[in-house]
Amino acid sequence: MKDQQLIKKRREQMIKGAVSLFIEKGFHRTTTREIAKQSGFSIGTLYEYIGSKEDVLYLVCDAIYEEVSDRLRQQLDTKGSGVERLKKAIAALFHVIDEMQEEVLVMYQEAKSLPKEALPYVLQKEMDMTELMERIIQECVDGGGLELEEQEIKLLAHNILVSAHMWTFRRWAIQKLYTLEEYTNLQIKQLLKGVTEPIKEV
Amino acid sequence: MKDQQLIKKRREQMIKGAVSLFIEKGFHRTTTREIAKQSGFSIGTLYEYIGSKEDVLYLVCDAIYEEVSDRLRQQLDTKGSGVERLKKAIAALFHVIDEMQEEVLVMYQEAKSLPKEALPYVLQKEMDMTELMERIIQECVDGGGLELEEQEIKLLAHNILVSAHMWTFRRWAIQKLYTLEEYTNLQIKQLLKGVTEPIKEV
Amino acid sequence: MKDQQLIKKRREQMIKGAVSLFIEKGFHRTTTREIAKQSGFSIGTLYEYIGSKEDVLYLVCDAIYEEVSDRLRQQLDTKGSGVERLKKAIAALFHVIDEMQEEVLVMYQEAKSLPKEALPYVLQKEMDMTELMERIIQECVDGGGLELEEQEIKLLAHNILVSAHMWTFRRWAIQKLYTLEEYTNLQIKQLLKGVTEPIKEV
Amino acid sequence: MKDQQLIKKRREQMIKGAVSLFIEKGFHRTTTREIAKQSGFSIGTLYEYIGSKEDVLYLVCDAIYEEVSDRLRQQLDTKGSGVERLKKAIAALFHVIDEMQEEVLVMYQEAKSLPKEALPYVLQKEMDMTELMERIIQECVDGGGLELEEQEIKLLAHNILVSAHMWTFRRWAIQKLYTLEEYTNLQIKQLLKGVTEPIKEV
DNA sequence: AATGAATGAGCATTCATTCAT
DNA sequence: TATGAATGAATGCTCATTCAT
Repeated sequence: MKDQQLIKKRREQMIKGAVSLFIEKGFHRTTTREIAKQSGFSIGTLYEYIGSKEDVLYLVCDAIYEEVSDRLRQQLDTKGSGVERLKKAIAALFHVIDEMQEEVLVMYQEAKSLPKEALPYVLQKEMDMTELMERIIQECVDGGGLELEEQEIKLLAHNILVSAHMWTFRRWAIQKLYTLEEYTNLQIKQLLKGVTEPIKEV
Repeated sequence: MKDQQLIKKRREQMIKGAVSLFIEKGFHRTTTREIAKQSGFSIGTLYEYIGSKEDVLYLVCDAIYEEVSDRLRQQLDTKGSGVERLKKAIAALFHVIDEMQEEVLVMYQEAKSLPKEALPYVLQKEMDMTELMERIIQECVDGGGLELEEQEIKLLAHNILVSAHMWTFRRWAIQKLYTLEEYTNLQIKQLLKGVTEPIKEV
Repeated sequence: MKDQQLIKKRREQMIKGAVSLFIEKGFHRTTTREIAKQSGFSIGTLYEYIGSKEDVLYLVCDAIYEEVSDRLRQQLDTKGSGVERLKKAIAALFHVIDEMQEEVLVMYQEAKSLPKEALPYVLQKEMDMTELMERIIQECVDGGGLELEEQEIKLLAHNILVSAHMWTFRRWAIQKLYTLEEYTNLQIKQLLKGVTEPIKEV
Repeated sequence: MKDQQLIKKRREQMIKGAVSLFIEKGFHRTTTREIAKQSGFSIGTLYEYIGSKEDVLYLVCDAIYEEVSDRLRQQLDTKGSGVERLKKAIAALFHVIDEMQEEVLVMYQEAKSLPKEALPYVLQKEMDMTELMERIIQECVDGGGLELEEQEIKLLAHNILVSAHMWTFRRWAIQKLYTLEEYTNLQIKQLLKGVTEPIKEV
């Protein structure tokens, strides 16, 4: 069909333009015309690459997840092991989410407007990240560094993810109380209570 | 007097109608006509009691907070004390949030559309609830049941609130893994690690 | 619901405005804004009284049929009888169609754009008129004025209707050849061949 | 030469593609993109061979007339003579129109959308066919097989054409009542009343 | 000669808000 | 106080047409 390279390029332009607008004014208050303009092409061209406005939201959510995942994987210390590795993973996650605060917020607030068929895909990405964390926890348990039951492992994974997200969606309160480093140390302490001391380097 | 009562009555009708619609289709996809109809009066009358559609959202958010607070206070065991009281408070909070899942979700998802001036009011309500929890924790600390620094107390309060909310906004994953009772026990164990055993009665 | 009187009035305005536009430029080239303007109200008001642009077409077709029927019935000589009555009916039909040329043309050309569900209704109106003519023919046959089989009666009715319509849809040729009176006499002679002489008064 | 052949080939592709689409969804609801695709080339190429979408309609109408004419001429028995020949001509016309029902309908319904300059050309084709029939009638009159005045000859020609067309545009009623053969015999009887008996072979 | 990406005017439809009754 | 008809700006989306390659 169409030149795959061009499609990719246009979608990247579109996502970039749309993210900035969604951050600024939300999905519903952003018009397709604005998205087109911000992306650097006409409304007609926009619709050559999407079927409906909601598709833009899906592309945006997908791209944000992809970037969070990429950055996280990049930071993930594969060499470390045990609880120390888990702590570093948590810190890395917090770090990435901090860097992408605005984008993460957009997803939290607009995911509900996703086309019905698209929501499961996006939730699956969230599950993937949760499971990534779960595996790291599992290794700690297997290695004897943590003592947790199956149920508790899953919950801990969810709690870690949510701890990261709340740094953004409760930032009106939390970011006034702590620096990211303080927050990271405190949450690690709380999450892994009784297991270790705060890590120094983040 | 008469007027004030009428205003109150109309607003109650409006909130009741709007909540059900917002739960069903979200704020943006609900029209003022629908709100009026669901409330049992005309669009003209609706605008006698609000200035703009966003005002309805504010009234709704406010009402939801009020109800969560009321129900929570009702359940809060004022007689208990120490860590046991804290656990009961957490369980009560989880219970109330569970009962009002849909409403809490609406707030999470639509608060961003609140009129600029109204957001601080709503955030203040959230702070009030967090501080309510904070005070209970503080009492535990004062009573020696918990050993936490100032910073940690505040964070724990936030974590408790978020743990309650995530029961709704991550329900697509969490409610498949646990019953409310299991979830409550596991979270209490996690939040108050090293301090206590699971409570029996929820 | 809404004031029935007002609905009727608005629809009449709308039909009047739309007919003139459809005659001038056809259904597809007429915009809803133009219809609203020509009707004397705003686009918003237009949509208070219809669900979609196609609904206007249905209302228009329905109204045209109604007027053709009304006028025809008015002219139909109920006193006459036999073949003489049939001739007068044909002449009356031709007369009415001549008066409403433009409207009839609109229907011929735009009926295909009717909403799927509406077409049968409109076709039924055409059948009603055909059957009206059929009954008059049947009376001639019953009275011995005409000798036709069942099959031929129905066909004659259709032929009469089509002869009337072709005065409009072939007017580029036919109205250059004949006056309406000439055309009427010739067609009556052709349709009822071997039965009678041309009528004088039309 | 080469060019002319290519142009011809492309136009044939285009007409073939467009006719099928116009039959399916009408002129206005068919897009130029669809025409290009169905024709087997790109939208850019389409516009190498036409100046506007309306031109496609003209080419289509022209081609349909050409085919109807061709087929009719092919079937026209040049050997016969007098009224018998006329009857065969009518039957042949009905037969051809029956074979090309969909195409004829397209012309009836879309001719009004023809570019202003093109309409006379198409109407001339219709006149040509009418005159073809007129000449055959004239021969009958000259040969003494029919007794008609000048005015009546022309009208009969028009009536014959319209009788053929109504087989398509009133098919929702007529094709439920008669087979093509029945219809042909009945119409011939009606059109040439008092002159002959129904023909046997169609 | 062929392509198809780009364009943007144009369209049907919606909906928050007003105001005469 | 209550009503609901009227408004029109705004929006998502389409599609005939162009033109650089």
